[in-house]
Amino acid sequence: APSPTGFLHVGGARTALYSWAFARQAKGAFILRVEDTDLERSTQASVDAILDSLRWVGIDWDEGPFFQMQRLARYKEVADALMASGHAYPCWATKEDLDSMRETQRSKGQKPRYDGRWRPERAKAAGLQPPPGRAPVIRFRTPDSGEVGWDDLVKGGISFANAELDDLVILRADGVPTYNFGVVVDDLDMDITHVIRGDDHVNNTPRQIHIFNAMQRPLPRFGHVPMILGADGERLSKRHGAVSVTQYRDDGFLPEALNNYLARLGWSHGDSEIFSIQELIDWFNFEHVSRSPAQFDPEKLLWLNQHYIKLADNARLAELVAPVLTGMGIDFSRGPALEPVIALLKDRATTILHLAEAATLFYGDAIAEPALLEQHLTAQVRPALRMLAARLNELSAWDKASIAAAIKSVLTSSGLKMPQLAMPVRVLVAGRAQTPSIDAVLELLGRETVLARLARHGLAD
RNA sequence: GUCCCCUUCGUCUAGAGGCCUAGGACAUCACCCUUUCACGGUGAGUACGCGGGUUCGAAUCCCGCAGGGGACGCCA
Repeated sequence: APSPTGFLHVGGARTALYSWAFARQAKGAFILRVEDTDLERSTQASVDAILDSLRWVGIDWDEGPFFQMQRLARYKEVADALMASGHAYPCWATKEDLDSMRETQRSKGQKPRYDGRWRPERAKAAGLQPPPGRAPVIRFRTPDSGEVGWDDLVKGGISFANAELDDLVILRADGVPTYNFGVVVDDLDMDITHVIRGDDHVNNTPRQIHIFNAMQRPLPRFGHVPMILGADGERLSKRHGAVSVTQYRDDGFLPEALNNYLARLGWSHGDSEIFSIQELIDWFNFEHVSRSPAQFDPEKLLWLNQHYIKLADNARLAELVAPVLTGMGIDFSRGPALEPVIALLKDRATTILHLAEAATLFYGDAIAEPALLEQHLTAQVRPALRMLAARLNELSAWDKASIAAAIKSVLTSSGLKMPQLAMPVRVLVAGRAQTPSIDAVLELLGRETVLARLARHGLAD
Protein backbone atom coordinates (compact mmCIF):
# COMPACT_ATOMS: atom_id res chain seq x y z
CA ALA A 1 0.00 0.00 0.00
CA PRO A 2 2.26 2.76 -1.22
CA SER A 3 1.62 6.43 -0.78
CA PRO A 4 2.22 8.29 -4.05
CA THR A 5 4.26 11.10 -2.60
CA GLY A 6 7.53 10.15 -4.24
CA PHE A 7 9.36 7.25 -5.80
CA LEU A 8 9.33 3.71 -4.51
CA HIS A 9 11.93 3.56 -1.79
CA VAL A 10 14.05 0.43 -1.40
CA GLY A 11 12.52 -0.04 2.03
CA GLY A 12 9.06 0.03 0.52
CA ALA A 13 10.20 -2.33 -2.18
CA ARG A 14 11.47 -4.78 0.39
CA THR A 15 8.23 -4.67 2.33
CA ALA A 16 6.32 -5.22 -0.88
CA LEU A 17 8.62 -8.10 -1.78
CA TYR A 18 8.08 -9.90 1.53
CA SER A 19 4.38 -9.33 1.36
CA TRP A 20 4.20 -10.47 -2.23
CA ALA A 21 6.37 -13.55 -1.67
CA PHE A 22 4.24 -14.51 1.30
CA ALA A 23 1.03 -14.08 -0.69
CA ARG A 24 2.40 -16.19 -3.52
CA GLN A 25 3.56 -18.88 -1.13
CA ALA A 26 0.20 -18.96 0.62
CA LYS A 27 -1.59 -18.99 -2.73
CA GLY A 28 -3.34 -15.88 -1.54
CA ALA A 29 -4.03 -12.63 -3.32
CA PHE A 30 -1.68 -9.67 -3.36
CA ILE A 31 -3.67 -6.47 -3.42
CA LEU A 32 -2.28 -3.13 -4.45
CA ARG A 33 -3.78 -0.11 -2.80
CA VAL A 34 -2.64 3.42 -3.41
CA GLU A 35 -2.96 5.56 -0.32
CA ASP A 36 -3.37 8.92 -1.91
CA THR A 37 -5.15 10.84 0.81
CA ASP A 38 -2.33 13.32 1.22
CA LEU A 39 -3.73 15.81 -1.24
CA GLU A 40 -0.79 18.15 -0.86
CA ARG A 41 1.88 15.70 -1.85
CA SER A 42 0.28 12.93 -3.89
CA THR A 43 0.96 13.08 -7.61
CA GLN A 44 0.09 11.06 -10.65
CA ALA A 45 3.79 11.02 -11.54
CA SER A 46 4.48 9.21 -8.28
CA VAL A 47 1.72 6.71 -8.93
CA ASP A 48 3.25 5.98 -12.33
CA ALA A 49 6.77 5.74 -10.96
CA ILE A 50 5.72 3.38 -8.19
CA LEU A 51 3.76 1.04 -10.43
CA ASP A 52 6.64 1.11 -12.87
CA SER A 53 9.11 0.20 -10.13
CA LEU A 54 6.96 -2.64 -8.89
CA ARG A 55 6.71 -4.08 -12.36
CA TRP A 56 10.43 -3.73 -12.86
CA VAL A 57 11.27 -5.78 -9.78
CA GLY A 58 8.71 -8.33 -10.88
CA ILE A 59 6.00 -7.77 -8.32
CA ASP A 60 2.58 -8.28 -9.84
CA TRP A 61 -0.75 -7.82 -8.16
CA ASP A 62 -4.01 -9.73 -8.27
CA GLU A 63 -6.31 -6.85 -7.44
CA GLY A 64 -6.13 -3.10 -7.76
CA PRO A 65 -4.64 -0.67 -7.86
CA PHE A 66 -7.36 0.76 -5.68
CA PHE A 67 -7.26 4.44 -4.85
CA GLN A 68 -8.49 5.71 -1.53
CA MET A 69 -9.60 9.02 -2.99
CA GLN A 70 -12.19 7.08 -4.96
CA ARG A 71 -13.68 5.64 -1.81
CA LEU A 72 -14.59 8.81 0.07
CA ALA A 73 -18.27 7.97 0.34
CA ARG A 74 -17.45 4.73 2.04
CA TYR A 75 -15.24 6.37 4.69
CA LYS A 76 -17.96 8.90 5.40
CA GLU A 77 -20.43 6.10 5.85
CA VAL A 78 -18.25 4.29 8.36
CA ALA A 79 -17.41 7.49 10.21
CA ASP A 80 -21.12 8.23 10.56
CA ALA A 81 -21.73 4.78 11.92
CA LEU A 82 -18.93 5.24 14.42
CA MET A 83 -20.43 8.53 15.54
CA ALA A 84 -23.81 6.92 15.89
CA SER A 85 -22.35 4.23 18.11
CA GLY A 86 -20.52 6.78 20.23
CA HIS A 87 -17.06 5.76 19.04
CA ALA A 88 -16.40 9.01 17.26
CA TYR A 89 -17.27 12.67 17.65
CA PRO A 90 -16.77 16.01 15.94
CA CYS A 91 -13.95 18.27 17.02
CA TRP A 92 -13.60 21.97 16.25
CA ALA A 93 -10.16 22.52 17.72
CA THR A 94 -8.08 24.77 15.49
CA LYS A 95 -4.53 24.28 14.41
CA GLU A 96 -3.53 27.02 16.83
CA ASP A 97 -5.41 25.40 19.71
CA LEU A 98 -3.59 22.16 19.09
CA ASP A 99 -0.21 23.75 18.66
CA SER A 100 -0.37 25.60 21.94
CA MET A 101 -1.73 22.55 23.69
CA ARG A 102 1.19 20.42 22.48
CA GLU A 103 3.70 23.08 23.32
CA THR A 104 2.47 23.22 26.88
CA GLN A 105 2.62 19.46 27.19
CA ARG A 106 6.11 19.27 25.81
CA SER A 107 7.33 21.96 28.14
CA LYS A 108 6.01 19.89 31.01
CA GLY A 109 7.92 16.87 29.76
CA GLN A 110 4.76 15.11 28.67
CA LYS A 111 4.03 13.29 25.44
CA PRO A 112 2.15 15.69 23.17
CA ARG A 113 -1.36 14.40 22.62
CA TYR A 114 -4.88 15.62 22.04
CA ASP A 115 -6.55 16.23 25.38
CA GLY A 116 -10.08 15.23 24.36
CA ARG A 117 -11.53 18.68 24.92
CA TRP A 118 -14.27 18.18 22.33
CA ARG A 119 -15.40 14.85 23.64
CA PRO A 120 -19.16 15.53 23.82
CA GLU A 121 -19.52 15.27 27.58
CA ARG A 122 -16.46 17.40 28.20
CA ALA A 123 -17.35 20.05 25.65
CA LYS A 124 -20.75 20.25 27.26
CA ALA A 125 -19.29 20.51 30.73
CA ALA A 126 -16.87 23.18 29.57
CA GLY A 127 -19.64 25.02 27.75
CA LEU A 128 -17.91 24.77 24.38
CA GLN A 129 -20.11 25.71 21.45
CA PRO A 130 -19.43 24.67 17.85
CA PRO A 131 -18.23 27.73 16.00
CA PRO A 132 -20.77 28.57 13.28
CA GLY A 133 -19.95 27.99 9.64
CA ARG A 134 -16.95 25.76 10.21
CA ALA A 135 -16.97 22.05 9.54
CA PRO A 136 -15.41 19.88 12.25
CA VAL A 137 -13.00 17.01 11.91
CA ILE A 138 -14.11 13.66 13.25
CA ARG A 139 -12.11 12.09 16.04
CA PHE A 140 -12.11 8.54 17.27
CA ARG A 141 -12.75 8.04 20.94
CA THR A 142 -9.89 5.94 22.28
CA PRO A 143 -10.49 3.96 25.47
CA ASP A 144 -9.07 5.79 28.50
CA SER A 145 -7.73 2.79 30.29
CA GLY A 146 -6.68 -0.74 29.67
CA GLU A 147 -4.24 -2.09 27.11
CA VAL A 148 -4.13 -2.96 23.44
CA GLY A 149 -1.81 -5.53 22.06
CA TRP A 150 -1.29 -8.00 19.32
CA ASP A 151 0.97 -10.85 18.38
CA ASP A 152 3.20 -9.39 15.71
CA LEU A 153 4.27 -11.71 12.91
CA VAL A 154 7.87 -10.65 13.23
CA LYS A 155 8.24 -9.12 16.67
CA GLY A 156 5.96 -11.24 18.79
CA GLY A 157 3.84 -9.70 21.52
CA ILE A 158 3.56 -5.93 21.59
CA SER A 159 1.25 -3.94 23.77
CA PHE A 160 0.44 -0.37 24.62
CA ALA A 161 -1.35 1.26 27.51
CA ASN A 162 -4.45 2.99 26.19
CA ALA A 163 -3.60 5.93 28.39
CA GLU A 164 -0.66 6.56 26.06
CA LEU A 165 -2.95 7.01 23.11
CA ASP A 166 -5.13 9.96 22.26
CA ASP A 167 -8.25 10.59 20.23
CA LEU A 168 -7.02 10.61 16.68
CA VAL A 169 -8.59 12.42 13.74
CA ILE A 170 -10.18 9.90 11.41
CA LEU A 171 -11.90 12.24 8.97
CA ARG A 172 -10.75 15.70 8.00
CA ALA A 173 -13.18 18.56 7.64
CA ASP A 174 -13.21 18.06 3.88
CA GLY A 175 -14.20 14.41 4.25
CA VAL A 176 -10.84 12.92 3.37
CA PRO A 177 -9.90 10.14 5.77
CA THR A 178 -6.61 10.10 7.62
CA TYR A 179 -4.25 7.19 7.27
CA ASN A 180 -5.22 5.27 10.39
CA PHE A 181 -8.87 5.30 9.48
CA GLY A 182 -8.59 4.76 5.74
CA VAL A 183 -6.49 1.65 6.10
CA VAL A 184 -8.83 0.07 8.59
CA VAL A 185 -11.93 0.42 6.47
CA ASP A 186 -9.98 -0.65 3.41
CA ASP A 187 -8.41 -3.63 5.12
CA LEU A 188 -11.87 -4.70 6.17
CA ASP A 189 -13.55 -4.07 2.83
CA MET A 190 -10.74 -5.74 0.93
CA ASP A 191 -10.62 -8.75 3.25
CA ILE A 192 -7.01 -8.20 4.10
CA THR A 193 -5.68 -11.06 6.18
CA HIS A 194 -2.06 -9.93 6.61
CA VAL A 195 -0.82 -6.42 7.03
CA ILE A 196 2.91 -6.27 6.34
CA ARG A 197 4.46 -2.86 6.73
CA GLY A 198 7.43 -0.95 8.03
CA ASP A 199 8.43 -0.76 11.64
CA ASP A 200 7.54 2.92 11.69
CA HIS A 201 3.89 1.87 11.82
CA VAL A 202 4.10 -0.03 15.08
CA ASN A 203 2.72 2.98 16.92
CA ASN A 204 -0.24 3.20 14.57
CA THR A 205 -1.31 -0.37 15.06
CA PRO A 206 -2.91 0.02 18.50
CA ARG A 207 -5.01 2.89 17.16
CA GLN A 208 -6.11 0.82 14.22
CA ILE A 209 -6.93 -2.10 16.44
CA HIS A 210 -9.28 0.11 18.40
CA ILE A 211 -11.06 1.05 15.23
CA PHE A 212 -11.37 -2.58 14.19
CA ASN A 213 -12.79 -3.30 17.61
CA ALA A 214 -15.23 -0.41 17.42
CA MET A 215 -16.47 -1.82 14.15
CA GLN A 216 -16.75 -5.20 15.81
CA ARG A 217 -14.71 -6.90 13.19
CA PRO A 218 -11.87 -9.42 13.51
CA LEU A 219 -8.30 -8.25 13.24
CA PRO A 220 -5.93 -9.12 10.43
CA ARG A 221 -2.46 -10.34 11.37
CA PHE A 222 0.12 -7.60 11.61
CA GLY A 223 3.80 -7.90 10.77
CA HIS A 224 6.23 -5.04 11.15
CA VAL A 225 9.48 -5.30 9.31
CA PRO A 226 12.42 -3.28 10.60
CA MET A 227 13.70 -0.17 8.90
CA ILE A 228 16.61 0.00 6.53
CA LEU A 229 19.38 2.24 7.76
CA GLY A 230 22.17 4.06 5.97
CA ALA A 231 25.86 3.46 6.62
CA ASP A 232 25.74 5.97 9.47
CA GLY A 233 23.03 4.05 11.27
CA GLU A 234 20.33 6.56 10.50
CA ARG A 235 17.18 5.85 8.64
CA LEU A 236 17.98 5.48 4.94
CA SER A 237 17.23 8.67 3.04
CA LYS A 238 18.24 10.57 -0.04
CA ARG A 239 21.31 11.90 1.59
CA HIS A 240 22.70 8.38 1.76
CA GLY A 241 22.71 8.21 -2.02
CA ALA A 242 20.39 6.15 -4.14
CA VAL A 243 17.23 5.12 -2.34
CA SER A 244 14.68 4.74 -5.10
CA VAL A 245 14.14 1.61 -7.10
CA THR A 246 14.21 3.55 -10.35
CA GLN A 247 17.57 4.97 -9.39
CA TYR A 248 19.02 1.48 -9.06
CA ARG A 249 17.57 0.55 -12.40
CA ASP A 250 19.12 3.64 -13.96
CA ASP A 251 22.42 2.94 -12.24
CA GLY A 252 22.64 -0.36 -14.03
CA PHE A 253 21.40 -2.88 -11.52
CA LEU A 254 19.51 -5.99 -12.52
CA PRO A 255 16.16 -6.46 -10.79
CA GLU A 256 17.06 -9.96 -9.65
CA ALA A 257 20.13 -8.55 -7.91
CA LEU A 258 18.16 -5.87 -6.13
CA ASN A 259 15.49 -8.39 -5.14
CA ASN A 260 18.03 -10.85 -3.84
CA TYR A 261 19.85 -8.18 -1.90
CA LEU A 262 16.73 -6.64 -0.42
CA ALA A 263 15.23 -9.99 0.48
CA ARG A 264 18.41 -11.04 2.25
CA LEU A 265 18.68 -7.74 4.08
CA GLY A 266 16.69 -8.52 7.18
CA TRP A 267 15.64 -12.02 6.32
CA SER A 268 17.58 -15.23 6.04
CA HIS A 269 17.31 -18.83 5.03
CA GLY A 270 20.25 -20.43 6.79
CA ASP A 271 23.45 -19.62 4.93
CA SER A 272 21.79 -18.95 1.60
CA GLU A 273 23.08 -15.77 0.03
CA ILE A 274 22.05 -16.21 -3.55
CA PHE A 275 18.55 -17.31 -4.32
CA SER A 276 15.94 -16.87 -7.00
CA ILE A 277 12.59 -15.22 -6.68
CA GLN A 278 10.99 -18.67 -6.71
CA GLU A 279 13.20 -19.77 -3.85
CA LEU A 280 12.21 -16.66 -1.95
CA ILE A 281 8.57 -17.59 -2.46
CA ASP A 282 9.23 -21.15 -1.31
CA TRP A 283 11.39 -20.23 1.65
CA PHE A 284 9.96 -17.00 3.00
CA ASN A 285 8.72 -16.97 6.54
CA PHE A 286 8.21 -14.37 9.22
CA GLU A 287 10.19 -16.25 11.87
CA HIS A 288 13.37 -15.45 10.03
CA VAL A 289 12.67 -11.81 9.43
CA SER A 290 15.10 -9.88 11.58
CA ARG A 291 13.67 -7.87 14.45
CA SER A 292 16.33 -5.22 14.35
CA PRO A 293 17.07 -2.57 11.74
CA ALA A 294 19.67 -3.32 9.06
CA GLN A 295 22.21 -1.11 7.38
CA PHE A 296 22.11 -0.95 3.64
CA ASP A 297 25.42 -2.09 2.17
CA PRO A 298 25.97 -0.94 -1.43
CA GLU A 299 29.09 -3.13 -1.70
CA LYS A 300 27.17 -6.32 -1.21
CA LEU A 301 24.52 -5.23 -3.65
CA LEU A 302 27.27 -4.63 -6.19
CA TRP A 303 28.64 -8.08 -5.58
CA LEU A 304 25.22 -9.62 -6.21
CA ASN A 305 24.75 -7.50 -9.30
CA GLN A 306 28.05 -8.69 -10.67
CA HIS A 307 27.02 -12.23 -9.96
CA TYR A 308 23.75 -11.84 -11.85
CA ILE A 309 25.42 -10.05 -14.74
CA LYS A 310 27.76 -13.00 -15.17
CA LEU A 311 24.73 -15.26 -15.28
CA ALA A 312 22.66 -13.08 -17.57
CA ASP A 313 21.99 -13.85 -21.17
CA ASN A 314 24.20 -11.88 -23.57
CA ALA A 315 21.32 -10.74 -25.73
CA ARG A 316 19.52 -9.36 -22.70
CA LEU A 317 22.63 -7.55 -21.52
CA ALA A 318 23.17 -6.16 -25.01
CA GLU A 319 19.69 -4.72 -24.93
CA LEU A 320 20.45 -3.00 -21.65
CA VAL A 321 23.86 -1.78 -22.68
CA ALA A 322 22.83 -0.43 -26.09
CA PRO A 323 20.86 2.59 -24.84
CA VAL A 324 23.60 3.43 -22.39
CA LEU A 325 26.16 3.50 -25.18
CA THR A 326 23.85 5.58 -27.30
CA GLY A 327 23.43 7.94 -24.40
CA MET A 328 27.19 8.27 -24.26
CA GLY A 329 27.16 9.30 -27.90
CA ILE A 330 28.74 6.07 -29.05
CA ASP A 331 27.74 4.56 -32.35
CA PHE A 332 28.23 0.87 -31.75
CA SER A 333 26.93 -0.08 -35.16
CA ARG A 334 30.40 0.71 -36.40
CA GLY A 335 32.59 -1.90 -34.81
CA PRO A 336 32.12 -5.43 -33.55
CA ALA A 337 28.69 -6.75 -32.70
CA LEU A 338 27.58 -5.97 -29.17
CA GLU A 339 26.82 -9.49 -28.01
CA PRO A 340 30.30 -11.00 -28.38
CA VAL A 341 31.72 -7.84 -26.87
CA ILE A 342 29.50 -8.30 -23.85
CA ALA A 343 30.27 -11.98 -23.63
CA LEU A 344 33.91 -11.04 -23.33
CA LEU A 345 33.44 -8.29 -20.79
CA LYS A 346 30.65 -9.34 -18.51
CA ASP A 347 32.85 -11.24 -16.08
CA ARG A 348 34.35 -8.02 -14.91
CA ALA A 349 31.38 -5.67 -14.71
CA THR A 350 29.56 -4.81 -11.53
CA THR A 351 26.79 -2.82 -13.21
CA ILE A 352 25.33 -2.33 -16.66
CA LEU A 353 26.87 1.12 -16.66
CA HIS A 354 30.32 -0.34 -16.05
CA LEU A 355 29.70 -2.92 -18.69
CA ALA A 356 28.82 -0.20 -21.18
CA GLU A 357 31.86 1.75 -20.20
CA ALA A 358 34.04 -1.30 -20.70
CA ALA A 359 32.44 -1.86 -24.09
CA THR A 360 33.60 1.55 -25.29
CA LEU A 361 36.94 -0.18 -25.66
CA PHE A 362 35.68 -1.53 -28.96
CA TYR A 363 34.00 1.56 -30.31
CA GLY A 364 36.36 4.43 -29.70
CA ASP A 365 39.49 5.53 -31.53
CA ALA A 366 41.71 4.05 -28.81
CA ILE A 367 44.13 6.91 -28.42
CA ALA A 368 46.33 6.17 -25.43
CA GLU A 369 47.65 8.73 -22.97
CA PRO A 370 51.18 9.75 -24.03
CA ALA A 371 52.62 8.65 -20.70
CA LEU A 372 51.05 5.25 -21.03
CA LEU A 373 52.36 4.91 -24.53
CA GLU A 374 55.84 5.88 -23.46
CA GLN A 375 55.78 3.40 -20.64
CA HIS A 376 54.94 0.41 -22.79
CA LEU A 377 56.18 1.20 -26.27
CA THR A 378 59.89 0.78 -25.66
CA ALA A 379 62.58 0.56 -28.30
CA GLN A 380 63.09 -3.01 -27.18
CA VAL A 381 59.64 -4.17 -28.21
CA ARG A 382 59.25 -2.20 -31.42
CA PRO A 383 60.85 -4.84 -33.64
CA ALA A 384 58.67 -7.52 -32.09
CA LEU A 385 55.58 -5.41 -32.68
CA ARG A 386 56.53 -4.93 -36.33
CA MET A 387 56.98 -8.66 -36.60
CA LEU A 388 53.60 -9.24 -35.01
CA ALA A 389 51.92 -6.81 -37.37
CA ALA A 390 53.41 -8.63 -40.33
CA ARG A 391 52.32 -12.04 -39.08
CA LEU A 392 48.83 -10.83 -38.30
CA ASN A 393 48.67 -9.44 -41.79
CA GLU A 394 49.54 -12.81 -43.24
CA LEU A 395 47.12 -14.80 -41.13
CA SER A 396 44.80 -16.84 -43.29
CA ALA A 397 42.11 -17.01 -40.65
CA TRP A 398 41.27 -14.15 -38.26
CA ASP A 399 40.23 -15.97 -35.15
CA LYS A 400 41.36 -16.13 -31.57
CA ALA A 401 43.36 -19.32 -31.98
CA SER A 402 45.24 -18.11 -35.04
CA ILE A 403 45.97 -14.78 -33.40
CA ALA A 404 47.23 -16.51 -30.28
CA ALA A 405 49.48 -18.68 -32.44
CA ALA A 406 50.87 -15.61 -34.19
CA ILE A 407 51.61 -13.97 -30.85
CA LYS A 408 53.32 -17.11 -29.58
CA SER A 409 55.50 -17.33 -32.64
CA VAL A 410 56.61 -13.73 -32.17
CA LEU A 411 57.37 -14.48 -28.55
CA THR A 412 59.52 -17.41 -29.61
CA SER A 413 61.48 -15.50 -32.21
CA SER A 414 61.92 -12.40 -30.10
CA GLY A 415 62.56 -14.05 -26.76
CA LEU A 416 60.05 -11.73 -25.11
CA LYS A 417 57.69 -12.79 -22.37
CA MET A 418 53.95 -12.55 -22.92
CA PRO A 419 53.36 -9.41 -20.82
CA GLN A 420 56.20 -7.59 -22.57
CA LEU A 421 54.45 -8.00 -25.87
CA ALA A 422 50.82 -8.02 -24.80
CA MET A 423 50.94 -4.79 -22.84
CA PRO A 424 52.16 -2.56 -25.66
CA VAL A 425 49.68 -4.21 -28.00
CA ARG A 426 46.89 -3.38 -25.57
CA VAL A 427 47.95 0.20 -25.32
CA LEU A 428 48.38 0.64 -29.05
CA VAL A 429 45.25 -1.14 -30.12
CA ALA A 430 42.87 -0.48 -27.24
CA GLY A 431 44.29 2.72 -25.87
CA ARG A 432 44.44 1.28 -22.40
CA ALA A 433 46.44 -1.16 -20.35
CA GLN A 434 43.54 -3.14 -18.97
CA THR A 435 41.62 -5.31 -21.39
CA PRO A 436 40.47 -8.90 -21.55
CA SER A 437 42.90 -11.39 -23.06
CA ILE A 438 44.63 -9.75 -26.00
CA ASP A 439 43.90 -12.42 -28.61
CA ALA A 440 40.19 -12.13 -27.93
CA VAL A 441 40.34 -8.36 -28.14
CA LEU A 442 42.18 -8.42 -31.45
CA GLU A 443 39.75 -10.95 -32.84
CA LEU A 444 36.78 -8.77 -32.06
CA LEU A 445 38.41 -5.57 -33.21
CA GLY A 446 39.10 -7.05 -36.62
CA ARG A 447 42.26 -7.20 -38.64
CA GLU A 448 41.83 -3.89 -40.43
CA THR A 449 41.42 -1.91 -37.24
CA VAL A 450 44.26 -3.67 -35.51
CA LEU A 451 46.70 -3.08 -38.35
CA ALA A 452 45.56 0.49 -38.82
CA ARG A 453 46.20 1.23 -35.18
CA LEU A 454 49.63 -0.36 -35.24
CA ALA A 455 50.36 1.64 -38.37
CA ARG A 456 49.63 4.86 -36.53
CA HIS A 457 52.88 4.32 -34.71
CA GLY A 458 54.81 3.13 -37.68
CA LEU A 459 54.61 -0.47 -36.60
CA ALA A 460 52.66 -1.73 -39.57
CA ASP A 461 52.57 -0.87 -43.24
C1' G B 1 10.84 14.43 27.42
C1' U B 2 7.19 10.17 27.02
C1' C B 3 5.94 5.53 24.78
C1' C B 4 7.18 1.19 21.58
C1' C B 5 10.81 -2.00 19.54
C1' C B 6 15.77 -3.77 19.11
C1' U B 7 21.16 -5.38 20.59
C1' U B 8 26.31 -11.96 17.49
C1' C B 9 32.58 -10.06 13.28
C1' G B 10 33.28 -3.13 10.01
C1' U B 11 28.32 -4.75 7.38
C1' C B 12 24.14 -8.55 6.39
C1' U B 13 23.29 -12.72 9.15
C1' A B 14 23.29 -18.51 11.18
C1' G B 15 22.34 -19.78 16.05
C1' A B 16 15.75 -21.25 19.32
C1' G B 17 20.48 -24.35 26.98
C1' G B 18 25.18 -28.56 25.83
C1' C B 19 26.52 -29.96 18.29
C1' C B 20 29.85 -22.89 19.56
C1' U B 21 37.59 -22.94 21.44
C1' A B 22 30.36 -19.22 17.61
C1' G B 23 29.14 -20.94 11.16
C1' G B 24 28.21 -18.39 6.20
C1' A B 25 28.36 -13.99 3.03
C1' C B 26 30.10 -8.87 1.66
C1' A B 27 34.29 -5.91 2.66
C1' U B 28 39.70 -6.17 4.10
C1' C B 29 44.53 -8.64 3.85
C1' A B 30 47.73 -12.72 2.09
C1' C B 31 48.74 -16.55 -1.24
C1' C B 32 47.53 -19.42 -5.77
C1' C B 33 45.92 -19.17 -10.89
C1' U B 34 47.38 -15.73 -14.77
C1' U B 35 48.56 -12.34 -20.86
C1' U B 36 47.41 -6.78 -17.85
C1' C B 37 42.80 -5.79 -15.22
C1' A B 38 39.21 -8.81 -13.66
C1' C B 39 37.01 -13.67 -12.77
C1' G B 40 38.05 -17.99 -10.03
C1' G B 41 40.48 -20.84 -5.91
C1' U B 42 42.72 -21.22 -0.96
C1' G B 43 43.62 -19.05 3.62
C1' A B 44 43.85 -15.20 7.60
C1' G B 45 42.16 -11.49 11.04
C1' U B 46 37.65 -9.66 13.20
C1' A B 47 31.76 -10.55 16.95
C1' C B 48 27.89 -12.98 21.33
C1' G B 49 27.15 -4.41 24.51
C1' C B 50 27.82 -4.32 30.14
C1' G B 51 26.35 -6.12 35.07
C1' G B 52 23.60 -9.39 37.85
C1' G B 53 20.85 -13.82 38.26
C1' U B 54 18.53 -19.10 36.80
C1' U B 55 21.12 -23.79 35.51
C1' C B 56 25.58 -29.18 36.21
C1' G B 57 25.96 -25.99 31.75
C1' A B 58 23.90 -19.72 28.55
C1' A B 59 25.20 -16.26 22.49
C1' U B 60 20.67 -18.81 23.65
C1' C B 61 16.09 -18.00 29.71
C1' C B 62 15.06 -13.74 33.56
C1' C B 63 16.18 -8.73 35.64
C1' G B 64 18.81 -4.09 35.47
C1' C B 65 21.91 -0.72 32.86
C1' A B 66 23.90 1.24 28.55
C1' G B 67 23.50 1.96 23.42
C1' G B 68 20.62 2.05 18.82
C1' G B 69 16.13 2.64 15.98
C1' G B 70 11.06 4.19 15.66
C1' A B 71 6.78 7.05 17.11
C1' C B 72 4.55 11.19 19.48
C1' G B 73 0.51 15.55 12.79
C1' C B 74 -6.21 17.27 10.07
C1' C B 75 1.86 12.79 6.65
C1' A B 76 1.56 8.21 5.49
